[in-house]
Amino acid sequence: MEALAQPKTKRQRAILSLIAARPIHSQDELALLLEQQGYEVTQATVSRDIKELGLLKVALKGGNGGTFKYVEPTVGPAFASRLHRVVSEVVIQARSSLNQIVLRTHPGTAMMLAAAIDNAGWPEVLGTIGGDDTVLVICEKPETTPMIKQRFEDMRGEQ
Amino acid sequence: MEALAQPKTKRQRAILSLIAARPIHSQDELALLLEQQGYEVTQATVSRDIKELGLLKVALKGGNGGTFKYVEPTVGPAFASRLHRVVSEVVIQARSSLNQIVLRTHPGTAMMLAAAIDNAGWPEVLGTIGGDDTVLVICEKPETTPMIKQRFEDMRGEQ
DNA sequence: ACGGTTGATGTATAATTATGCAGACTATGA
DNA sequence: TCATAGTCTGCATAATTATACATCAACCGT
Repeated sequence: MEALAQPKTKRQRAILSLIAARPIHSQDELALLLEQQGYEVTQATVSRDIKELGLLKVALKGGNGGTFKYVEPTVGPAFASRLHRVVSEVVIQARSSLNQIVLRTHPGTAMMLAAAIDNAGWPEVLGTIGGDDTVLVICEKPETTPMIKQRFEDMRGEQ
Repeated sequence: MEALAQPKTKRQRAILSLIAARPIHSQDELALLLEQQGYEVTQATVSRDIKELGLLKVALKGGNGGTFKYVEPTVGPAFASRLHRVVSEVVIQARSSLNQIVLRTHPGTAMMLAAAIDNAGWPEVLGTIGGDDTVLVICEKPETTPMIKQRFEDMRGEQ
């Protein structure tokens, strides 16, 4: 029952392209655009596709034009892990050396951050030590440490 | 044209608490919950509030239960929303007596929470004192204190 | 090949959300 | 005070989305 499910998959990929390219204001509109690309489907199918893709319906502020559009989950707000939220909330700076990363945080929040990192269970992280405003993260290997550090920085940035 | 727009603003704040506290599957459901908090409004008004708040409708994967819920956009960390995130992250328990609310938190996070509350600038709150795992919130009047406590509890929700 | 099962989809319609319009209220200026 | 303008809201309803049901095709084990 899972062989060349191509049609559905390709169509859903097309949907992702379409919503990324411009604001789509309704499922009918989407169905019409899909038709122009050779996918003949009804609004009902589009509704199911959207549900499966986990797309988000974003309310648009500016009253004119449509009132909402669909976006991909990764672009939209995050439903980030607890670690993600904590990092974006408390981390001020991240630096690394060899297999160690030092995270500077707002005063009093380091222990919470350390706990959140432990909890995330990243395999590349051997352990953490949290003080008051500093967390030391011990990584498995020096080679991958910059990547882990980058991961923390990514979590801060996007906010 | 902009004087004591309190009612609408307060209601929208209540909406943010509600959607953070649990999955809301329809605007009618939201209107009902608001009614229980003393805000008597129709689905039409809720629809407008949601649009103004820029809330997102998120499709839920697991077919059972509802098929979507509303969430707050995480972009642009407004103060209220920062407080909201912090509360949901660190608060364990809220109790009140007279004009005081005692919030128990995870160890080491109380100061951050106290700062976040101060920052939110709620007019009903005179000030806060943060220790290690406890924050004392001094409210303006005993009468409104349970309401403020409720607000914290709403923010905790489940995540 | 055949009955049973699963997945995908259309149709029709239920469920939900958005909005045009009107009324109530507030603030402002003459 | 009165007229005017702006905001907020409910009502009724249009617009949109979700889903129950039926159908069809592919697949599986016998």
